[in-house]
Amino acid sequence: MTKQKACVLEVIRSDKAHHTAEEILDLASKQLPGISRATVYNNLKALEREKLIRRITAEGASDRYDSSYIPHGHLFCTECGEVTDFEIPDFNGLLMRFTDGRMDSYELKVRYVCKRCGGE
Amino acid sequence: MTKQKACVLEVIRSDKAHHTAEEILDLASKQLPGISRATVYNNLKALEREKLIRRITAEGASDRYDSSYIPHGHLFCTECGEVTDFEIPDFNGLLMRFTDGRMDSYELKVRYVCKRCGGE
DNA sequence: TAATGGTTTTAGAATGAGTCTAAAAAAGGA
DNA sequence: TCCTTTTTTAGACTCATTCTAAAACCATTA
Repeated sequence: MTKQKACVLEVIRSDKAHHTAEEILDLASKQLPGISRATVYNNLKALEREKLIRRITAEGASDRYDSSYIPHGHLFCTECGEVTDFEIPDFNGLLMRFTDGRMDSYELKVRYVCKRCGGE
Repeated sequence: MTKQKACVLEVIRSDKAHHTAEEILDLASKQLPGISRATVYNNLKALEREKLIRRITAEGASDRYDSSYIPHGHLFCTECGEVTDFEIPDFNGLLMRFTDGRMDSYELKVRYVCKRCGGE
């Protein structure tokens, strides 16, 4: 693994935020000044292909990247764009019942207004 | 409702395919030659805001538009590619509990192997 | 019928996330 | 070392979508 690729992976793993490619470029630049935008994009694609990270596509916004490949729900704040993980207890089991045990994986996106934006 | 807007809505409702904006422009142009791209986009936004249609974001592809605004799950067979609608009883209520009633909508995609492909 | 003001449409320019290109650099082997 | 493959890089490019500003449209009142 090249140092650029390791750096991109480390940035994604180093906090639980779901960063955009641009944010990852900024953060990676602090450790490897001069790392190029194309390299970040190349490595994000490669890491996704290797199932080390997961890409999250959101409506009308840049893609974000998740350090966990294990499926779980994502809450998208429609005001500030923040993405938060959430877990529905035994959701896997629930979906397995709907698919007679033949589920492979799932993707659950919930659009909402987060506490901060909701004025609470 | 202007004739352009009505036309865009009619195109979306006239078949159950999930068209892209570009396809909608092409189809609308047959009824209203000269309708502009900006008008199609403007009206797609307006119709979505009015909850008459729903935008669907797919990874690495143009957005598509659904004539049904009501959220529901989609089962994607990884073998044959067939897509089936499904409904989890009171899923809305479940998600509302997770978002303190601030949910706007959800998108649930489940990858699985359908009965036919599963050899049952 | 004309003037008014608000809304919608239009063509084309602008934006911006992401991709591509081709050359340079780095890595890996024999 | 020399040769080949992979990765990186800067910047050009693409393409879906948005923006802009002028023109067209529409309803209402005079």
